[in-house]
This record gives sequence, structure tokens and C-alpha cells, in this order.
Amino acid sequence: MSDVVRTRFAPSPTGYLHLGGLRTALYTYLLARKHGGKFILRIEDTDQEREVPGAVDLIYKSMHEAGLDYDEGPDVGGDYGPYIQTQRRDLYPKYAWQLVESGHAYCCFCTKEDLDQQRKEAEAKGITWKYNKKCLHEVSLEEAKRRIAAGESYVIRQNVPTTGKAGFDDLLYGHVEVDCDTLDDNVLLKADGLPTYNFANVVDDHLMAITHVTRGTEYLSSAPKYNLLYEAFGWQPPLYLHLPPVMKDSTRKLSKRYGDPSFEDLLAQGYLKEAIINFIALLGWAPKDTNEEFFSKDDLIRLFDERGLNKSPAIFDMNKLTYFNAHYIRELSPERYAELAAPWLAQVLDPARIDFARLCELLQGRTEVFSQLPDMVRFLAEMPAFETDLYVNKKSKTTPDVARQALAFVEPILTSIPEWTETCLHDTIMAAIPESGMKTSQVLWPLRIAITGQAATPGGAFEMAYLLGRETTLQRLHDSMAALG
RNA sequence: GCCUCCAUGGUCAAGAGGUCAAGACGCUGCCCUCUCAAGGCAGAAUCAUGGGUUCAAUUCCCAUUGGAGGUGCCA
Repeated sequence: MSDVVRTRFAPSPTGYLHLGGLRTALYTYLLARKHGGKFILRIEDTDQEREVPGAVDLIYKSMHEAGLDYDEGPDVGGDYGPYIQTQRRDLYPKYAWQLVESGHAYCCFCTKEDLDQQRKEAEAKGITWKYNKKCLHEVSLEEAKRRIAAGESYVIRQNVPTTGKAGFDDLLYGHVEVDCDTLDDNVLLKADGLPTYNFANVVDDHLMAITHVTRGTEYLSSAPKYNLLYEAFGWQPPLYLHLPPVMKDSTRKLSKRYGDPSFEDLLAQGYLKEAIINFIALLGWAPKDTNEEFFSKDDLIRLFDERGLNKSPAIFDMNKLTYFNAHYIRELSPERYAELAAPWLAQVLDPARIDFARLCELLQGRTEVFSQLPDMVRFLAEMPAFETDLYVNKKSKTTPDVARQALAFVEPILTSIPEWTETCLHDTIMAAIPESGMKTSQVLWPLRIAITGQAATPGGAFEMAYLLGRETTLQRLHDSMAALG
């Protein structure tokens, strides 16, 4: 075995890539890249019942979009393939039988129905059910082989010692140990000939020369059992790194069923992948010696250290993700911003009928998530209805009465403005305001309200007037003045 | 029930025996300002509880409580 670091992300194709999975993939990727090692994608599809059509392609797509490029995997090849477990199905029985021959496993002919019944009864009595090793004791290897040859259905179970302790060392959690008598004789090879996760992960991780096994903490309590398997084979166990889950709140995991967004959902809503990656990296992990929080993928590769991981579950905070997203949106080049914003803006207005570049310029610093854009600019295409109390501004002491005066004052100026540009609008009106005896804000607030109908707009009165154009601005102004009476 | 793991503000977190217990999001206020946003400044807000150990515990140990995971021919 070489000493190059090899890590693997091994999802099951059961649906979309959720954020917890994305984070596990990210850390696994960072671990490999940080050490100049290899990052591998393996598809764990041994449960045929749960497989969702198209899910494998979705995994490739999400990994690609997240920028988690893998060195080996089903769609990119590699020297340790195949990388899809069902394509490796012929491999597992051989190893399972090796364990049977060495006494570390045995054939079991008990029916699922029988065992389910036993389990139910045990559960009713409030005790933990464990398989009683009936077939280990009552069926000899010779008899087992004969029954199998006769076509009887069987599974192969791990023969866990009844005494002693089993444990393993985790990079994050340290040494974890359990009494063997609390461990069940898990099925290694199912009746359909496919391995269970319990077995496939051990065999594949070994065969693929994986050095660091990263996975969720749901495997923390069964990891000692996997180590028993490594021992039985005489294989060197990998380094383990179990990762706590990402939560929706303190008691619930993030889950599609509660409407929580997947990675794909966030992208579709207008979150940038850089923001998602950056944010998710910081969910349950913090770099040493820095208070900085904006990190590129390369920064993360350089900074990542499993010792900075937190052992408890982390709650996903949409607010903070949005804050990160706004930051990354502000950093976009104007061209890129316009490109990304265009489809959202086109939902409510005609880009050809407005100074689109200027609109984008005004919008970029105010966009938190692209999906908010339609609501932010709808007023440009269509004048919203509004109440006159919108003219009230406490700070500048603006009232509907003040507004009436202000509008009457700016109307002629606007009508005769020589040139409909922001500069000209600004300079002309600003120069005139002192004559009115009103404060700047007492003139400009009402004007902006009158032509936009909104308390908050992505720019001031001059920008809005410019974007709206002369005709629309004057039309709206007159309408609003009429409404004010 | 049993087994494993976890526990610093509302959230993400730094701190690893002696700290005024960092920082960020969010929140509040102020400044800037033709609105909003951005930016600047200020503020409120945390060591789950109880026992130990120690001259000294947020930090080490134990218990309790709370939470998570496991207890499948699911992963």
C-alpha cells in the first residue's frame, strides 16, 4: 500500500444531494487535496429497492457544479474500478466466504419473517434484539453448503465475538469502544447476493486503497464492527473521520421532507456555489488562527484541518448563507452579474426598454439572492398602487402636504429638463431646490415615491427617474399629483 | 429500554486550568445618506445543572439533564 492519501465520497443514489452530504463531500475532497492525494467517487447502490432513477446522474451533476472534481469515479474511470457497487457484485461473495471459512462469518437460513417476528416480540418486551446465532450453532459448514447447493436461500452473517470489546480510533472523536455483546451478527451478504453496506464499505475501501474514511456519525456506533472485519481479513484499517449532521433546528436533521433546500434547490433560487461552499465549510468547522470568513476553494484546501471540526451537530442558518451570498454577488464582475441577473429581471420587465447595464449596476450591491430580483424591480414595469401615507417621512418631516408642494415644485423643472440623464436630472434639480425653501429630502422623497410607488427602491429619485425615462416619469408624476389632490 | 456520541450568546464559532470569554450572522441604536442597501461606530446577548480535583475551573473527572445517532437482508 502506498502512502498517498486516498479519500472517497460514497453516496447512495437515493435522491438529490442534500447539504449534509455536500458538506461531507467537501471535507472529504479538502482532505485529499490538502495532502496532495486522490479523491474518489463511489456509488453505493446495493439497495436496489431504494434506488431512485436518475439519481446517479444528479450526483455527477452536483459534484461538478460544486467544483468537487474527483480523480476516480464511475464517469471518469480509474485504476480501482468499477466504482459502482452493483458492478462489483461478483467480488463480494469471495470475500464473504473467506470469512466463513475462517470462522468470522457463517451462513444463515433463518427467514426474514421469522426474525422480524422475534424482533417484534423483543421490542414489545423492551429489550434489544440480537440474532441468537442459531445457524452458527445448528448448521455445520458442510450442511450449509449442501443446502445452498440445493438452492436454499441464505445470507452470510458476521460472527461477532460474544465477549470482549471492539473499538476504533477516530480522527475527531478519538477512541470509541463498545462491548461485543451489544453488537449484533449483521448480515454481510444478502439473499440477493449483494453485500450490505456493512460489508461492501470494508471490502471496497480496502480494495480501493482508501486511507481516510469520512462519513456521517450515523456510522459511529457500527464502526467497531467494521474494524472487527478488517481484523478478520488481516487488513490495515483506514483512518476514520466521522462527521456530525447538519440540522434544520436543534432536534431535526435538514431534510427534503420538511421542505429544506438541497444544493440544487439553492442554486436554482439564485445562490452562488461559491457562497454555498464557503458557508457550508464553516458549518461545524473553523480554521485556526484567523477571523477571516470568506474563503475560496483554494483557501479552504490550504486551511482545512480536521482538528478544527466541531463534534456536535450544526444548525443550518439560512440568514447567514444569504449574507455570504450577498457578499459573493457584490464581488461578481458587472458583466457576470448582468448575465446571472438577466433571466430573473426578464420575468418582470423588458431588458430592451431600459438601460439594463445601469439597472444592474444599481442592483448588484443590493442583491442578496437572485430570486428576490423580480419583486425588487417590478415597479419599473408597472406602477404599484400606494397610499398617500407613503409620503410621510418622519426624519425629514415630510407629509402629504409637503409632498404636494414638492411635486408642484419639481413638476415644471422635470418637464423642461434639457437632457434626460442622471447627471442633468441631478444637477438641475439640486440647483433648484434651495429656491423651494424645502429640504433636499423633502423634495426628493416625495418625487421618488410619486414615480415608483415604493418606500424602498434600488437607487434614489434621480436614478429611478432616469431608468423610467422621461415619458413614464412624467406620466407617473402627473398621476400621483392628481391622486394627491 | 439498551449501546455510542455530544453540550460556549437565538445561530456559526475561538478559547484547552488563571481571559474584561475573540470574531461572524441576526437583533437594537447612532453616523453616512434623496429611500433601500453597502460601509463605519456603539450596544444587548453565552460557558446546561449539581458534585468533585485544584491555590484557581468554561477548560480535567463523575453524575444529572438535554440533544443526536445506532439498535434493518437501509445506507
